[in-house]
Amino acid sequence: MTAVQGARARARIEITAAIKDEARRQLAADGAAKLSLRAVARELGMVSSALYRYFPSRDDLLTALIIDAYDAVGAAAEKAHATAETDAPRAHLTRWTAVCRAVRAWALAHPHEYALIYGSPVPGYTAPQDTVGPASRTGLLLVSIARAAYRDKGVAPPPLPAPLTGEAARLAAALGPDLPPALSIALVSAWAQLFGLISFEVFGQFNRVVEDRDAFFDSAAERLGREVGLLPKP
Amino acid sequence: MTAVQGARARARIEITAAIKDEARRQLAADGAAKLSLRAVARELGMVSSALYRYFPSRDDLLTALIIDAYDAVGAAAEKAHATAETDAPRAHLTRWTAVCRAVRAWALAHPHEYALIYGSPVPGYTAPQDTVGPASRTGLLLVSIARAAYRDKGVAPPPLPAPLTGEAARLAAALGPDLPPALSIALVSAWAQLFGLISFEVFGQFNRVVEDRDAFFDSAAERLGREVGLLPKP
DNA sequence: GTCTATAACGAGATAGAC
DNA sequence: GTCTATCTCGTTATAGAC
Repeated sequence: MTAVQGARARARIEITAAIKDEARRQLAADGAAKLSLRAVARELGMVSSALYRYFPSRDDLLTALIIDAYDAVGAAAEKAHATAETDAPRAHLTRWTAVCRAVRAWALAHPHEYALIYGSPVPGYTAPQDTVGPASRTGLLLVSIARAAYRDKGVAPPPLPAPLTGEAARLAAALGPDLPPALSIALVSAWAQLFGLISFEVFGQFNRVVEDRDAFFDSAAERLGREVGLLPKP
Repeated sequence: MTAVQGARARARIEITAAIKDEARRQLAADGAAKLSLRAVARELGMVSSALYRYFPSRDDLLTALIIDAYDAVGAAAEKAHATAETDAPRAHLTRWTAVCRAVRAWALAHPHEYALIYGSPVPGYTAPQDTVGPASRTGLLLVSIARAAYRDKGVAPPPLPAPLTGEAARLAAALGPDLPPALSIALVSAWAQLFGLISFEVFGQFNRVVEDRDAFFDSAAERLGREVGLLPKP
């Protein structure tokens, strides 16, 4: 009996995955705006109404894709972090740039999925609560790098403008106990700016402007890393 | 006869404007995804197919709105630049932050139009040639501020990483003859990062993260301005 | 109970005839 | 400019199959 239920559950999982895979393919082909339940069903040899057993609506399917996309960038970033070289005094900066590059590489390889999570909110846009966990994965990884660097060799955090003292304290408390307030502000700022660089490239704003984009990005990412104090001041 | 043609042309211009106005209203209300030709036509008391005399397709209407949006940010930025206080020695930095604030204010006031131009490319994403002029307006304004600052008091441009020398020379030539190569790179980088900050705020990535967003942005914008050398090194 | 198929409703984009 | 026709879409109700 449990075997039967297990089989059913397995089938359900497989079909759910197949739907998401096909949806992802259409996403890559035509973008989120043109993602159509009917087309997905057609390609899978089902009838459109059957999909509603798996996703209550088109927006729910999109939400699932959003969560998967956040997890995919997060996984790419974490893998880069884990396999980065760790030799001597630039170790933290090396890890930082490795993560930045991984995020950018993923974004360029999956532009439509990237647009789904870091572009304009697509549907009627009510980001469900389920997305906040996966969404913060990459950001928290960047935080952990900075925290490790700070623990290792108390680098001097950047100066903190007076109006931000309260905000900095709140942020630092939320991001981790052993994080200097000024650093927390710098981190969030670097985080947003990093994705600004990637978004401009993925969304075509650099067309006819920046040509050697690898070098441009690497240099910018490293500068961001320096700004959050990943290198000891000489 | 020319009078008749003139009248026709005038009517055409007026109706085109009316269509765009109504489309903009719907855009502001519901976002680009829900912009519907039929609803626009209904509101204007026409029949939907009549719109095709003015815009060959829904995407063409969107393209027109995109161009208008670029022009609107550009105008807001230029106005802020023109009316910013110019009292010594922080004049250039003051102008820079004024422009940044104006762009952010416009974005927060018109989130859906902002999403149209700085979010995910909506249709099949082939940015028509018509958009590149208006699109560069804001960027060129930032360039002009940096150029003025550099002319005034040859500030030291930031260090230029070796792999970027070629790119920097090309960029500087494109952006203006009297611009140090290293500065051109810093400018493009600051430009992308500025919009990264704004996009994260407009698209909700700062929800439950940054609270005092005015102070956060002002401080970040000023730091960006410093990075492109708008203050003489003390 | 859980899935799938049929059929239908309402809304939309677009093309062509008038 | 309008009217009409065609096609696609999201979604739901309903009825039958495992």
